[in-house]
Amino acid sequence: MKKTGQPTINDVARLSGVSKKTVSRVINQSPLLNQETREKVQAVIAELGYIPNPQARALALRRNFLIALIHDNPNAQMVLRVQQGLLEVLRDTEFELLVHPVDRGAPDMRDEIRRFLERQRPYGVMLLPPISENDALAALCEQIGCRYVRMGSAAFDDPAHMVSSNDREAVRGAIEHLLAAGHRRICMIAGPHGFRSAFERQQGYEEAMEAAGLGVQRTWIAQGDYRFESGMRAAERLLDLSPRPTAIFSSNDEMAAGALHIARQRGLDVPEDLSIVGFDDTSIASHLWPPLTTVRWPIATMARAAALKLIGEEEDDDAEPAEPTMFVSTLIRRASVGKPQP
Amino acid sequence: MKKTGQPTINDVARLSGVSKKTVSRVINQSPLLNQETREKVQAVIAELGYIPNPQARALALRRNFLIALIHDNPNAQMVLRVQQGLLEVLRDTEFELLVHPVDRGAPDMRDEIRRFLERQRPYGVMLLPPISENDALAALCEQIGCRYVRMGSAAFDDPAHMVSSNDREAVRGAIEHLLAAGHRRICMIAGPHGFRSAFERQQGYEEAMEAAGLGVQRTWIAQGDYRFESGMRAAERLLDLSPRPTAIFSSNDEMAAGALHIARQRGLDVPEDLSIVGFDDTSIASHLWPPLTTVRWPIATMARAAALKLIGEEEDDDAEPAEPTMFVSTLIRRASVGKPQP
DNA sequence: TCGGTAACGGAAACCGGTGTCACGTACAAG
DNA sequence: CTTGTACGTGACACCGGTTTCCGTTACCGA
Repeated sequence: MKKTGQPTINDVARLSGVSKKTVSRVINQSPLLNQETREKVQAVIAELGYIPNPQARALALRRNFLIALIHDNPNAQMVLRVQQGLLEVLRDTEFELLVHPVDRGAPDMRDEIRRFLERQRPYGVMLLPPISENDALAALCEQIGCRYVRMGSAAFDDPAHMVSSNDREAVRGAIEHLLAAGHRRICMIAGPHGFRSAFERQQGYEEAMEAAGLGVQRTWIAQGDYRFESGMRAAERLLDLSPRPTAIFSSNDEMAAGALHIARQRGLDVPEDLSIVGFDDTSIASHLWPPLTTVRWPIATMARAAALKLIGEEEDDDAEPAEPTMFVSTLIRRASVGKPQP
Repeated sequence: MKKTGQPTINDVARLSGVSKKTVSRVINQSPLLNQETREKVQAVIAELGYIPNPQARALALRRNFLIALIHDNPNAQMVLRVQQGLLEVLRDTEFELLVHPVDRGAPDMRDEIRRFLERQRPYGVMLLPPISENDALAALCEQIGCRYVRMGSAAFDDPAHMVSSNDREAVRGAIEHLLAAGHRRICMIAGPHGFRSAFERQQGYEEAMEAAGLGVQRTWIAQGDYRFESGMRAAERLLDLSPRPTAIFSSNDEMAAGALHIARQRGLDVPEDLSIVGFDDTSIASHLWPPLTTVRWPIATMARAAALKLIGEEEDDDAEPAEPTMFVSTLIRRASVGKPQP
């Protein structure tokens, strides 16, 4: 009259004729264990389909096996790729993924996150851009005592807590690609003020233009907010310039799509009359007509690296100073770049 | 030398001069409690910033506060909208969201899910299409003893466990829209075999065509796999027909984008030479040129309803038979539909 | 023979909450 | 003045693991 629910550790102990202590040793991979005993216990575990209760374990161990993904990201593609990357690593472990989207803009966002962290006390926290740029949040994790990793477009922090892509360099590469095709009047649609990624990408553009001896014209840079509509408005401004630009680099694909939209509205052929380069390589890039030349950053790879950092060895704190984890982005050449008209 | 970590229920009890049981009563809103005592304890809780440990609670209550989202969905937009919809409801509760993407196709998918469920024993499980169509998974949830809700394109189950959209009717509406514009040679790009949504949408198309007295031509239906490329291939086949179709309805937006791609490649103007209607209203629909007329189903609303079902009153099992939760989709008219050329 | 160590058992405490039940106390009914 | 009873509360066991602190047995080398 007892065996209604799940098997417990006591059942395993009884059936395998050892103490629950020993079962616990098997589960936790204790090294001082007779091989025979281990196998015997494991056989019983398998037979019973015993699975240790994670809550009880968490309580006793005073730690849990939860990784929290905190983000406020408008880009669904990116969030999902991150989730998949994380879970690729977590799948083989006993960790689980807790997602917690937040609302940047909400005035109580920080308190909301604090409540979440204090309640769940996840073992690790993954912060996605753009809120990963918020130093206060990182400090919060530190203070609560969770490991955390920030994903970003540059290493703006102790590298131990970062996985980053080198956006600046990637943009330089993209601009150089345009330059090599013969473009000179290259404009940029920049991202919103206050975003590190926007800043880095703009820096990359400016560096490349300076390096080519073209200088930076303020009027050649129009600002958007990473959304499609803002890309349209920015493109309208840039295409009103005279002489018209022959190429536009956009800080992300959505805005590039907006620019493409406007170009088409004005009867401009892409890439015949105007070349466009985006950034992110979300699915929209390959689905547009023409398919968009863009910069792909290895999101899933970065997420995997982040997961490993989060669940990795109980850092001896002062062990290696943790090599900076910087990932390289690659230019994906599709059909939206051509030679400028003479 | 004790107060290093979080405050516990014992701390609260000691400081407010009551037993921990009474504190527990305050937390759980027990009705039989002196108002004074309640306030006194609450004051201490607030002062200490005490937060009950969810793992300990879960252990004692023999239930947790986790909702699991299990999905194998290629559509990032949709997954993220579901996540947001769920969390809109869960945010005000003590529930948290666990995501668990799986790999349909992996032979051990079911075992993988079973392990996950047995380990975590989430309070509720949300199944997204397409795996929500898998009856074995629903049975698994039932057997494990988790509440579950399946999201789908038709009520193919006990309505208590479903939130669904009426795809068939929605497609009929879309086809009728094309008919009203004067189209007769309306082809369809169908979804992959074995998907309930694909089936329902095709049924809707066929019903509308029959009702219009046009009948159903097998050659007018090309099958895809819901991906962009397959939409391209399907469109190629359909546009090779002679006479050429004047309109194409696609089972989802991705494939519609593929069709648009091919139309453009062949120099066909949309909607001048060819009208296209999609399904889903993912962001790609509004970003294409021309913006795509498509069917929007209220994903976030459905997710909210699902969340409410999952965490709702401890169903008295035989209470109301749970009204079927069916949501209506709406046709979003953009610029990809015009009148057929004479 | 002795000491040391590896492999495991047993009892009890603990992690941080919740359920059960019994114990006051106040107040109305008999 | 009892007795009943509803309310407010606390003591204690319990959820399912882990840890601590011995203790036992077997085996091995000196």
